[in-house]
Amino acid sequence: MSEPTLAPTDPRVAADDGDERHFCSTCAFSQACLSQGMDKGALLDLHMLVEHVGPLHAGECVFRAGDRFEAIAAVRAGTVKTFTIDREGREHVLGFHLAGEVIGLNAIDGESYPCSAVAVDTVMLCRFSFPKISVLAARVPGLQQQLFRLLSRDIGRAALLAGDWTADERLAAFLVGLSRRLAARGFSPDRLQLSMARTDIANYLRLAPETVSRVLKRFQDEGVLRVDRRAIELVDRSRLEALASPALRE
Amino acid sequence: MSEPTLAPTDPRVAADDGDERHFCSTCAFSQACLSQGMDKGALLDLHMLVEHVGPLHAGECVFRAGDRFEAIAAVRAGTVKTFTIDREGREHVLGFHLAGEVIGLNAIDGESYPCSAVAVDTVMLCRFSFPKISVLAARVPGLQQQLFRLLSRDIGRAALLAGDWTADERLAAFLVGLSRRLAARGFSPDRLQLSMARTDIANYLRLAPETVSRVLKRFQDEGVLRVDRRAIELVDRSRLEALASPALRE
DNA sequence: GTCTGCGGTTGACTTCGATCAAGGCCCCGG
DNA sequence: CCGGGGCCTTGATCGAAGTCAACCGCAGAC
Repeated sequence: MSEPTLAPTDPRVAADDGDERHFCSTCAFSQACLSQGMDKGALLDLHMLVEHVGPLHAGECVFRAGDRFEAIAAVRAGTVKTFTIDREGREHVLGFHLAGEVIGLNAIDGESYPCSAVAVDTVMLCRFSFPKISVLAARVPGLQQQLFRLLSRDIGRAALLAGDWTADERLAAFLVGLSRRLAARGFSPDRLQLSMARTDIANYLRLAPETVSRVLKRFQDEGVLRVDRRAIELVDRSRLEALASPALRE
Repeated sequence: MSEPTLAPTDPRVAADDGDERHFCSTCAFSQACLSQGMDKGALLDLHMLVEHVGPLHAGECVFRAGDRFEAIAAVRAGTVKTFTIDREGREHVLGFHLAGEVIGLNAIDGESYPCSAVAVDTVMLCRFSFPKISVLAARVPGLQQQLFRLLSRDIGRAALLAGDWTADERLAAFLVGLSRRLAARGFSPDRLQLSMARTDIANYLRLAPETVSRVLKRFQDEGVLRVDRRAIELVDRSRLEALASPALRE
């Protein structure tokens, strides 16, 4: 695993050099703030404190559990995996974070990150110093509100994962959720290209990798999916959603 | 189940009548704000928007899943259980909230509460209109920070519950966590008086009630606990913490 | 007092998913 | 072309916890 890159001194952090990348139209965090009613001036302030990080390549580390908490980050492109290693050395994946999603929020309560984050594929990030963004949030109601919402949303996500669902429900919910999130980003909702390994999915869903394999196989046999390595086609979306339904909100 | 009591029009909400209860010295939320460096004036503002609710008796409802989200609440006394009912009618307990803990935070992202909350025993609450407290948070950095921390903490709690622990680990972690929280409130850390039923504990830990019974029995046989109905004595605290350790932070 | 009901316990059996073990597939490097 | 190492799949077996069912005991109603 590489050195963490959210450390304030990291040389790969692009300087705030005033070029147009600055306005990072791809940064869905800013876009979300806009859609939350933040005015243009405030958005400009937000862009004044962003630092662009990346590209990070698969396996590179964004931050490590125990690192001093300094900043949250919005994923601009790629997939970030957050996870902890427990005392027995087992990895618990907390989440996969796609473009527009924010990582590091669970570190606000504490001096240091309670989990590690690594790039699953090629990743671009926007780094926001948390002290600075807090100050700005006090001036800009829309930003404060947006942060509250992001935090609140993560509570719900984590609680959902904590339910006692069967392997089928978990996997179905995972695929439906992923499909929706990818669709919201302009990708096909029915042809997923997974960026993570089976083992990561298993650790996320608290299943054994073998179980993930078997359930995917069965879903394919039942005509719900077509699976080819990491390419997954949702053949019968309504059946899949029915399977997932107990474990999905809304 | 009774009518929810966090609705703005609820008659049981004590009016902001300027009496000394107003300063609710027992409201650990305010105390936490104080300890976070909020100045006296700001604390006064906070007290201006609090409404005292209760007492609610066991089984009475604080809010229901689907109710319009208007307010968060700090528990002043007693225990509140938050939970959802899934499509199959199974209850998933999200948490037990003791004095000083805040409920409703997972509703910020959305129009309505995603879970219900009921009193487990006799409960007193402080109700805070969320729009109002947001406005105040923008003026008072300590309050904003405190809210961020509370939200962040809940993410961690939920994620911890989501790990794939054994029944023994879950129950041990539950008891150790409860013991610590009660100790922080001035109760004996070694003699717990549970306020909730076995079924509630089971639904919280994603176990069957029978399993909770059996594990408690075994812990007692092994000399770790003494169990008498809802009174639990932690006989061998270090053994219990060792059992719980994989599932505990810090 | 007795009846009734709920919460809790205990036992017998079942089951889902983990574990253990082996083998296949694909990619990369020599 | 062959060899090696991830990643993934498949099969056989095991075990932790769920389910089903019976029973206990305390509390409140009458």
